[in-house]
Amino acid sequence: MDEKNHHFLNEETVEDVATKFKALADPTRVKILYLLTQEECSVGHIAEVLGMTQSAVSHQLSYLKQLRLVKSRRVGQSFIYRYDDEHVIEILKQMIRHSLHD
Amino acid sequence: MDEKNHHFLNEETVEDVATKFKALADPTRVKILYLLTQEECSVGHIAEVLGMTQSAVSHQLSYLKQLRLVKSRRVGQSFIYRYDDEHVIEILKQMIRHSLHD
DNA sequence: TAAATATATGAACGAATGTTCATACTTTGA
DNA sequence: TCAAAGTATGAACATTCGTTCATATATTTA
Repeated sequence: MDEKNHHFLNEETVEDVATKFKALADPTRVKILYLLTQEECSVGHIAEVLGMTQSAVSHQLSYLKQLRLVKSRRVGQSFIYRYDDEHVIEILKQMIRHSLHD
Repeated sequence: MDEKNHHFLNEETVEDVATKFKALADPTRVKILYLLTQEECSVGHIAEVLGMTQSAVSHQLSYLKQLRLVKSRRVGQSFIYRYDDEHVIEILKQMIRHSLHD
């Protein structure tokens, strides 16, 4: 029986952390977000660069937008997306460095 | 048409990054790993503290072990688990801080 | 205003996920 | 060596996920 004192996270925090990591837990979303670290992009540009359908990219962007990890603005017929959470982007970059370094 | 030069990640790196984030993308695993940041734990202790079945905890620990995020040693009838990837743990702590701070 | 372009969205589908249940494996103590 | 304790594991199940397809919405241009 361990008598040490533990620090516990409340359920809300745990859910929020897991939800944010889930946003980063898919190859497509990693590619999209990494692309957005380098430049703002339209949906069509992302689809072309990543070799995906417009629909698939749009669905993923909606998902990321709902989590406030990206935001968009209209420019003519296009929507230009950019990342909207510096901290999460920094964490993504860190994990990439980690993966490249071992 | 954008003429900027992009930096691309190779597919292997993208998959590895997404796989590691996936390990952090579940509330149960967040709780387990966060507990392991504070002390080494047996399977039964984790199950008791988190209010989960022994089987569910064991399955998740197998999953984390296969990714080399935790490792175990036998002590009598028990197996004691600890984390085995400092970088990933640091990233987990960062995300927790991020969630707590806004 | 009609056609073209860019994006969003809902339904549907197969694949992956997390838990439970039952049971097997391993070590310890009588 | 037999029973108990701790853990691992495989099958099954409901749920979630990511993509595709078809179509709707909104803006620009002729």
